[in-house]
Amino acid sequence: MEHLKFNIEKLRASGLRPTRQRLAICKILFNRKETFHFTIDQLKKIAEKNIKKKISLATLYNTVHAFEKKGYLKEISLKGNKTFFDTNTKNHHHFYDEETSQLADIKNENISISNLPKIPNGKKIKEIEITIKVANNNQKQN
Amino acid sequence: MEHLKFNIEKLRASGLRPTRQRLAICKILFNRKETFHFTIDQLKKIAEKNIKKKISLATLYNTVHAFEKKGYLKEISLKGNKTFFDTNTKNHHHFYDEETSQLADIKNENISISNLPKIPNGKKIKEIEITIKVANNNQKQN
DNA sequence: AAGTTACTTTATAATGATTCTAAACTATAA
DNA sequence: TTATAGTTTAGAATCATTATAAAGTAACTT
Ligand SMILES: [Mn+2]
Ligand SMILES: [Mn+2]
Ligand SMILES: [Zn+2]
Ligand SMILES: [Zn+2]
Repeated sequence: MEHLKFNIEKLRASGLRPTRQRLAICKILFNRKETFHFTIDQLKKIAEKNIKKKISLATLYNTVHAFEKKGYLKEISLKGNKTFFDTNTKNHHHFYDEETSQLADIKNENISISNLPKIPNGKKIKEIEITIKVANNNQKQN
Repeated sequence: MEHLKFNIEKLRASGLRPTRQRLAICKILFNRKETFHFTIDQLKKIAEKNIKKKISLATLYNTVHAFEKKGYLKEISLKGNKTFFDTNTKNHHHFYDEETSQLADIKNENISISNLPKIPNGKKIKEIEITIKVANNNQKQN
């Protein structure tokens, strides 16, 4: 478990105590090769499957928000009732399949916007988000 | 009130009875020059100010969703607890000021994306949404 | 016009996600 | 080891939204 030490350090470095719960959540969220997009509900299901001792729902919320505040997670803008989080905290863009509620990062670093409009007076750009909504190709065309 | 006849016809044409409540909501939403972006809560406050007889919260939800289904309103993707609606139902893009929760349409029709990534296999694009998050220029830089 | 019916509105209850609370627990420093 | 601040937890509270079902109304039929 080389990951374990890393996660403990990561937590310590940000002033968060490396508790059993937080380490278990770190393992779910950060010990993977691909970006992970999730809702609290999905995280809860994964935690239930993979962790012997139950983590309370309040702790899942607390921890995810603590990680968000420390910059390890990012909240994603999507319509719908549930909040999505993203382990990729860089400014990036998404494919979103509304049928399956699956998010995927757009890998292409070259994607950009042409003919960017002028920003309203007195305002400055904080972030630009592009969401490409996709559907199955073999769908009835409506 | 030339608008009134128009709204009555609009409702009739879509199989919705032109009730007092619906006409009052139409007036708030559609009888303006600019695109209108709103939450149910904001609509409720406007209705309370402008309409003598109270419209129930349930009717606001019912009506907004009926209008959405008929294609007169569009739901907007934003993070946060509340759902935003938009009287501009065309595919278009937004400025979003998170400090004030204000949405504004990007007027520029020429805005476009360059180096569009390839779509995942078996999927097709349904819609592309660009959100430019803005903040006040004179803000502490964090 | 009166009767009929389907549609609509409404108050209120139910739901579901999220946040709050305050007591029990625990990591860490003294 | 003790003290302390940080953490976890169950459960309550909150807030947006949706469901329910009874009363009201628009529009059609006679
Ligand atoms: Mn948050
Ligand atoms: Mn809707
Ligand atoms: Zn992402
Ligand atoms: Zn708009």
